[in-house]
Amino acid sequence: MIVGGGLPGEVADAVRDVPSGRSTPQRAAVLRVLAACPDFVSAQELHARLAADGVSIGLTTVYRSVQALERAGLLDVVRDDAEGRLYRRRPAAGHRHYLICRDCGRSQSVDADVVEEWAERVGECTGFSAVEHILELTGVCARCRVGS
Amino acid sequence: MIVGGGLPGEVADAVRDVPSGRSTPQRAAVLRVLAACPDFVSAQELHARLAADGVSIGLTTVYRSVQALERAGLLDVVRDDAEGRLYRRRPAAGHRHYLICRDCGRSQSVDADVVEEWAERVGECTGFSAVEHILELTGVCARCRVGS
DNA sequence: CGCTAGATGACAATGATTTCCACGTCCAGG
DNA sequence: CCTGGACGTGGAAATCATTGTCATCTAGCG
Ligand SMILES: [Mn+2]
Ligand SMILES: [Mn+2]
Ligand SMILES: [Zn+2]
Ligand SMILES: [Zn+2]
Repeated sequence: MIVGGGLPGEVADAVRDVPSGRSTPQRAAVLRVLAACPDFVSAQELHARLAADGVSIGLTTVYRSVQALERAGLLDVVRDDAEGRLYRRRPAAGHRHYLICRDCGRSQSVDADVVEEWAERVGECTGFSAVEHILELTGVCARCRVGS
Repeated sequence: MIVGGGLPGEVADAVRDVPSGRSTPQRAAVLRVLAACPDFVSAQELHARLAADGVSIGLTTVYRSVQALERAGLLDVVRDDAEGRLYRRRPAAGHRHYLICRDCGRSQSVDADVVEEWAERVGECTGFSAVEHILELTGVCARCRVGS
């Protein structure tokens, strides 16, 4: 099965970063489609988009790919109440937080330094170690507010 | 089926707060067991504990009860990575955040005023309305660290 | 005491994710 | 060149929390 032409350099780099990973056309395709998605997508949506792109790939493999990419820290994950996990290519370095529209799914990243510092302090004060955090903001974006 | 003796006053009060709710033995039992649980529990665990208490109640009803209680704001909810939602009776008033041990599940509430203010500010600055947030902290508690 | 909207619970259905497993693909020796 | 085995793939089946269905019950009111 043909999976796609040359990779846009940056994507090829990312493929290489996946740990214990052999480079396969499928993984490259997942990463390529992911790179073209501005917003969070579910594994299933990803699968559909890949199919629409003419890429034949098993849903199982899509799941495995996003799992690997998540472990590798290349994806941000967010959990929707209705569906399961939603994935998005991590824009820059490090970990970020997003404000997501509950209506249309549009997302924008927010500056959460305040929270990062606070979380670190909490770790120190409580006797807990290896403190991690999940922070999700949801709301209704300006565009969806008028449309309602 | 016998559901239990007299309700510990406070629980009876809470039952009354459930919106559009009729007072049934099952709901009272759910709330009573929930009040006796120091940590977060899943709907299924709740069902098991009820059974252990000699309360015969359908799993479906347990789910409906926690849903109603969540809507009524009487429960705090967090989402476990593996299982689904975990519930706990909301200790005092308003919304809180917790630091949960990834090993043993023990939880303690944290003071997140800083984050609350920050979240409000984000809402104002981004043009989003009705901004809500989910914030969960996880770590390894002191007790589990030595035990590992 | 009846009536009825609301509540219950056994069972089936849903749906995302995972597990199985038989089959490809790649590469390091021989 | 072969060949073995480790890794990757993907269809199908399994898992599992949660929700829907629907016949039956009951709390609460007049
Ligand atoms: Mn953060
Ligand atoms: Mn908060
Ligand atoms: Zn929107
Ligand atoms: Zn612990």
